[in-house]
Amino acid sequence: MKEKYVFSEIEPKWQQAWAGQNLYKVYDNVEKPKYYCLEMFPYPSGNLHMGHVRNYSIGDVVARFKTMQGYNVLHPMGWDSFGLPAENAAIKHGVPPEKWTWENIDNMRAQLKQLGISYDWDREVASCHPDYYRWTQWLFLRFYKQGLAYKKRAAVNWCPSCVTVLANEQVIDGACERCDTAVVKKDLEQWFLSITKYAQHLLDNIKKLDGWPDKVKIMQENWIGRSEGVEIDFGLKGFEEKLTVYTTRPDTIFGVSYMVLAPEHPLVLKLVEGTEYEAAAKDFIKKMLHLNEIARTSTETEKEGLFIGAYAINPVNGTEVPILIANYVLMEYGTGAVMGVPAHDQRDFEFAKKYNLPIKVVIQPEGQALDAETMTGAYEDEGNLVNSGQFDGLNNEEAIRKIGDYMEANNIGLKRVNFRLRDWLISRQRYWGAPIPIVYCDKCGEVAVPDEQLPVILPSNVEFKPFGQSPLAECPEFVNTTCPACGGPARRETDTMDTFICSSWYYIRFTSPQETTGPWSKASADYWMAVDQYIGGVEHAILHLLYSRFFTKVLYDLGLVSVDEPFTNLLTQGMVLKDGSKMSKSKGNVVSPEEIVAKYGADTARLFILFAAPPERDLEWSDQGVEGAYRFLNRVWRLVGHYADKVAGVQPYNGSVELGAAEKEVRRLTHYAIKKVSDDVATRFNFNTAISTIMELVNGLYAYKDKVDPAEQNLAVVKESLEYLMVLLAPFAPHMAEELWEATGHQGSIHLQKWPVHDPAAVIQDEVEIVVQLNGKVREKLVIAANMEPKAMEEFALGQEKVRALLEGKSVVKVISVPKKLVNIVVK
RNA sequence: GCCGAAGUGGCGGAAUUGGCAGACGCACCAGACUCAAAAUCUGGCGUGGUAGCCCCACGUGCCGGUUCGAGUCCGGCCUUCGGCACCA
Repeated sequence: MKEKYVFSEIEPKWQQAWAGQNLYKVYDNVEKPKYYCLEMFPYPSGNLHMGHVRNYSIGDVVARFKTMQGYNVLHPMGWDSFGLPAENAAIKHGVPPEKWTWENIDNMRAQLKQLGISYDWDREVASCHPDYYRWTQWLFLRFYKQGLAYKKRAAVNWCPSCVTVLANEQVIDGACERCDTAVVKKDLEQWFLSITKYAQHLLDNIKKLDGWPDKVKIMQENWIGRSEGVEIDFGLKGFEEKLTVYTTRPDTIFGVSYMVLAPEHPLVLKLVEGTEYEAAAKDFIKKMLHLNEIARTSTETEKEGLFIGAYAINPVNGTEVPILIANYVLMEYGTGAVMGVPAHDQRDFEFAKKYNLPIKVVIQPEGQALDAETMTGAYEDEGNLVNSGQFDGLNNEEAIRKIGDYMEANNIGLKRVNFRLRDWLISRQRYWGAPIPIVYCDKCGEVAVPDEQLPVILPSNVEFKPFGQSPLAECPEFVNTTCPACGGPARRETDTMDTFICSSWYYIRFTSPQETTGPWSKASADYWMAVDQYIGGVEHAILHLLYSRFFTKVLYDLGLVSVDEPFTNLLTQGMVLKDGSKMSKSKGNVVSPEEIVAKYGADTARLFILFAAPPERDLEWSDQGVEGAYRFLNRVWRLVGHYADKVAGVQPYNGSVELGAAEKEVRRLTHYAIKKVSDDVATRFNFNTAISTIMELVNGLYAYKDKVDPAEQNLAVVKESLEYLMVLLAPFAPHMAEELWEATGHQGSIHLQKWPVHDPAAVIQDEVEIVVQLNGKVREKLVIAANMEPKAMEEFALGQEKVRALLEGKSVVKVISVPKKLVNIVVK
């Protein structure tokens, strides 16, 4: 074995060997328990960044560990390869998106291979490949046929910089999540998926996601945003129509002193038509429509309203109240109209004060008298109803139910559940995505492309410049087609699908990526799904993870899969930071994985990144920390090198000989490490403490090597320890472990070794150190037999000379004795 | 504003069930090896007092509580980060 650790020879050697042996190829095998370990597949930007290295290093430890534990492990990788950057690069550099994307994929694949991750590369998929998006289109058509994909005209989010619409989930603080440009509203006809039909189901099932972080579950719950309330019909003075509002507080119905409509509300123009208010109202609406989302709806924005000269009639008492339009009412939520109850809603209160609208108290808190004249804010808490006719005196919680019942019975209102979640806008006016497989025929209207005509191929001879419509619209060869129904001339839909559609089902495709008769083989999907461990960034908490859950539920209802949740366990890893902030080109704090791998090797890069912090937490990059990881691996190399020849013919210790203290300590460290690493990896994902335990083992072995006379050293014990050391290290530093395994005369890959089980007897200590406390303060340390009873410990401690001296002149109140830990003497 | 997470040495972090706070690593200091340096090995390393390896006090964001005993549990704050943000 070489004296020096030359990672640059070892790593390529084993990467080639593993590929040559198909070491990581996996088959459906019902004989073995399956384990599906998946990391979120990347967008092929061209280069791996440290976040990827972290993500895939974590996944690789899990996959290798589970393999060694005897599971049949599916660990695939692919490319989320549709999307805007490819198109932007095409525009900027004149390279076709397809070429750009495939070159990036080639580059990143090579980088991933350099990291030595245990992927079954035969399962690689790319969502931009026709063999893949054919099935994306096929799945879209299943949704379409179920009435879950539909086209409608709506005020949608438009990013002027990306020149396309965006889903609600892609708008962050009123700006485009990709480019940060302020989003504007546009009235367009767009394709949607009916995720709201699954809102309740998606919400209910969150309870079943025991293996998910609470943080993510809460974020999804909030995003779905369920609320229970009543839709109430108000009359309109001088009009036949009803004005419907949605409220969660029907108990305050007698306190309504005005109504507010969203400026876009369809009734507004009707109410003002031909009145003196018409011009002002139209001006106001125009102004609102020109404001962007943030300016319009931020809590910081001052509430602004306008009386439109009309009156609504309260159905419970016939009171007439003025109708206004205001910026703070959203057309997209509820009915686009709200009742104003200033005494019991803070927003209404502020609005009423500003516009001098009456305030009417209808809920009185226990033992307190609210006065509309002197209130400085709304009272939103519990109380009893007043000024509410027949409902006076009821507790308001009870009144919410009773008034709701009353309204339903009298046909003036309907109890209703509302969700904050909106339907998923999936069409994009851009080129590099999966075409929506629909054609428009003058005779037959909207027609689905038949399955056998899929895929609808994305043409390559297209001018990519975005101009507000899909570039596909400018490609007559694409647009002009024949109607599948009547054979007459027809036009293709030119919008493409949101890339989140592609990533909503890739994890099922991985179970049978070469399947040609369907999106997957049902048998394979049944065998592998659900994903046992999913790993990725928390930034996908809502978008990708909610969409994937939605997809899985629909596919389950269609009988295409047998699980209704895709990911059993979820690990959300933290960001990789440098100098306290996220690595970015603009900050100039980027550390390139390629450079680190070139300088220290993949094993060092992986080890550092796993050691520096637990996976959920953000990780501060440290060049010196990398040096430390490298130093450790060299230390392991030299240790094994030192003993390699000495233990060559020796049988590992098998328990037949009684050992001395030093040898017992080596065995204790060894078996403790097995126990600790197994536990840390299997149940806690605390790779940092797992690695530190391996370091302690190595330190212990060095102590033995250097402090025990070489002639006295028990090589059987050393051999046992070294073998386990290599095995424990295998998931973290796979190349080095494999090289050492071979160099110490083993046949077969270390990665196919059985994960060891610790010997409990070796871990038990005969003697332990305990502390003696006086009123909780440590006063003495004693070494005692580990199995000493509490009573004996107490007597032993009290018998110590030093303890007796400390007790001089004090009286013992009580003694607490905890085996193997401490004796606490309480004195006065 | 609401929801959530986190605050521990010079730094990253550990302490899994309430039981010696600071494992492991980095940085730093000292020593060994060396002509010297690098590498390596050994030892030290929370703060303050005192000081010959003894001992004492203080110490896990702040204030209070429960307990023989609190980084850990409870109540109230502060700060940072993440999510949502006029959702009626």
